[in-house]
Amino acid sequence: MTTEEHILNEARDIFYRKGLAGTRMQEIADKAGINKAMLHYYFKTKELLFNRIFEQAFAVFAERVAEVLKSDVPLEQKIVDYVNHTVDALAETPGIPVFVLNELTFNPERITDLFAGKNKIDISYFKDQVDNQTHGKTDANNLFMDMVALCVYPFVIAPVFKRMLQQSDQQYKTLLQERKAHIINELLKRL
Amino acid sequence: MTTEEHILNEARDIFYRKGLAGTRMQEIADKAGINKAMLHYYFKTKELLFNRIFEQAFAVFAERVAEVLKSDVPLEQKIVDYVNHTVDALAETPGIPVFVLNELTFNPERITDLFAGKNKIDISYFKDQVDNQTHGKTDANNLFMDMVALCVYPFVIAPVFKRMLQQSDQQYKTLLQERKAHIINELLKRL
DNA sequence: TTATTAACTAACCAGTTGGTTAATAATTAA
DNA sequence: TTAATTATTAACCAACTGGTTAGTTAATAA
Repeated sequence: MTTEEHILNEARDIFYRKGLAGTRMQEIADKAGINKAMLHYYFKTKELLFNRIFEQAFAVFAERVAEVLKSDVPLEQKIVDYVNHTVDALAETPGIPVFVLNELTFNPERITDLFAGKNKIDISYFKDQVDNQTHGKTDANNLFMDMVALCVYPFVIAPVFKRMLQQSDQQYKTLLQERKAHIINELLKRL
Repeated sequence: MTTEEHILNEARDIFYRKGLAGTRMQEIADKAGINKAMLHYYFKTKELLFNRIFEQAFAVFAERVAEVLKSDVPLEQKIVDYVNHTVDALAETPGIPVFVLNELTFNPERITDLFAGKNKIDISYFKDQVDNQTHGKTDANNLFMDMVALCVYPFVIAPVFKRMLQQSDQQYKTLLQERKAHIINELLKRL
């Protein structure tokens, strides 16, 4: 692993937990076991280092969503794939959603860039697919929003749900895995 | 309006948009049109001022949820009330969810305090109610999580959904209002 | 009126923070 | 081998930040 990758890994961990403003360059340097000057040597500024981390994190979401909206598989399969892939991905790095949401809130101008050019994502193809298949019975916007909400929110609010549902870390993890089938079941009912 | 309330209002606006670490005491003072020393005169430290704002914000969620879990009305009515009240409350102050999620992520120890003593929230009564009424057909944990997720997440991710669904601010607002009926409809189907 | 308390301000301060610099070590190319 | 480039460090710095202080004005109580 190169020094650059090593820095990125430590920086990611800290940025995920403390955000841009709450993170200290010195802390990243310490965790990475290097001199603070090295951070600037490799990444110029704090913001540029943060951008690298953020873009990686955002891609996790964007890729899944883009796939659902564009790919040519049957609707049922799309939903099954989205739920399974998204929940599995978030189970690996549960800190991602809040990190991304946070940055988009603190720095809303970023959204314009994220959805520019080739990353332009729109729902129209998915919408047509839903309309054709359900003959207008199911609203595509709500189906899409529900699908994402049901998958992502339990990760976002994990500490609170864990408490309210009185689940240990391990129990909650299991619960989220079993939830995949529940979400798929509920969504497919509507088609 | 007292100076204290005035400070709280300006501080809330800035904390919601920038978080604890990203907010400067000087900026709050400027927006409130007072001297920075006044902030410390009224609230002692930045953290104490932040706590006041946070506790207010968290109460918005906690109250709705506590009501659902404890109150003695029929299940159907509970769900209708929760969805309507929650969406209406968030429509007024859409910045709240990310603000709260953020702080809970950056400062997880806080959760212990929030659910201590009289604020202790547990789902067991709600669970019994669901079990009795559906004879085990519907899982109470998932019903509860779905209910919250479907209401709150569209506010949390608003800027992204707005882009992907190609909705103006006004259109998205309307969409969220109309969504209330959709959410209620989907949830009641399961009972 | 006057003494006391509350509200408010300008100037200041010590600690922190992102970032720089000048010098050195390690690697690579000639 | 040697010249040149890359990687790394210790020390430093200017700007910023939360918080304080000493003093002033406004309101309240005696």
